[in-house]
Amino acid sequence: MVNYRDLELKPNVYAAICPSREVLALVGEKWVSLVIGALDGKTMRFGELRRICEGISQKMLTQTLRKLERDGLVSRTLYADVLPIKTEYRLTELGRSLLPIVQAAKLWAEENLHQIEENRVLYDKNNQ
Amino acid sequence: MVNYRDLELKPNVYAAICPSREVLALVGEKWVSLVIGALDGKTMRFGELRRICEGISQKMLTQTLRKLERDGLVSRTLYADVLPIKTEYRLTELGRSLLPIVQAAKLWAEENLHQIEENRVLYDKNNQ
DNA sequence: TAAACTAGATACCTAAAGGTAACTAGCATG
DNA sequence: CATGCTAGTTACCTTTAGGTATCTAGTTTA
Repeated sequence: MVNYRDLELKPNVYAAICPSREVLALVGEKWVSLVIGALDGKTMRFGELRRICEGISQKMLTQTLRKLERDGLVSRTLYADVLPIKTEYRLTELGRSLLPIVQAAKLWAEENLHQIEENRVLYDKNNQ
Repeated sequence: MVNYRDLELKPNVYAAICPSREVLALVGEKWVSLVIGALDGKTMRFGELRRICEGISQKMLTQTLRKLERDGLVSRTLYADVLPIKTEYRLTELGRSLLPIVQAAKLWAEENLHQIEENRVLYDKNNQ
């Protein structure tokens, strides 16, 4: 397995082979921003996250959480001794460092949605 | 066509039916951040953008630019009188308002790539 | 005893994102 | 006369993201 670091190149999203592009794409995955935003400042259980992210399926929540755990953005603690079994998810330091970006993107989307919808109507009218 | 505005609801990315989710996903589309970042502070021609975004195909660049134009993030000026024909792309005010987020995400990806790669190796080692 | 909670795994399928390659069309360069 | 630049369009194909539905397994509640 070749690590990008071994090439001793500075990561650059514009470079065709740079894996930082994939990291950039992470933010845009359907449920990633919502899950990270939901974990802002608090630990959450699987079921809580599921209720908050309206429309997410069990499969996608598990998949999203595993991916974030693998990347080190989220940590998972399993309480198997206490029954019923309980898992707690929280942001790691790395995960928290992504919070400002996720929250800014979320806010931008909410604030500019109407303008964008109007732009689309106008564009479609002018281009048949 | 029903506009989300007509429902008089506050946009909220956590709501199942809110189109702001789609706007949030925009940032994560493969070429969107790269194109917007490339247009930071300068107008660019089609060919220049193509050279800067390494690996982008003509089709994807056209598609990405049209989408951004439709949403009102990028404006396109066609100089048909001057030959060879020339098009110029620049950010609109709305497009510029997205710059801080795009740049922050790009920087975060570049800065944290190595850490994430290490986390993955560690995770995979501990989970077979 | 049956339903509903906890937290998943897994198989299957579809829709969409994205890539490749070929085509247009006019002009410039060697 | 051929190659290459400008800026695209279009058809076709593959990959992957995401969704649905069903299964496990144990506990709690009515």
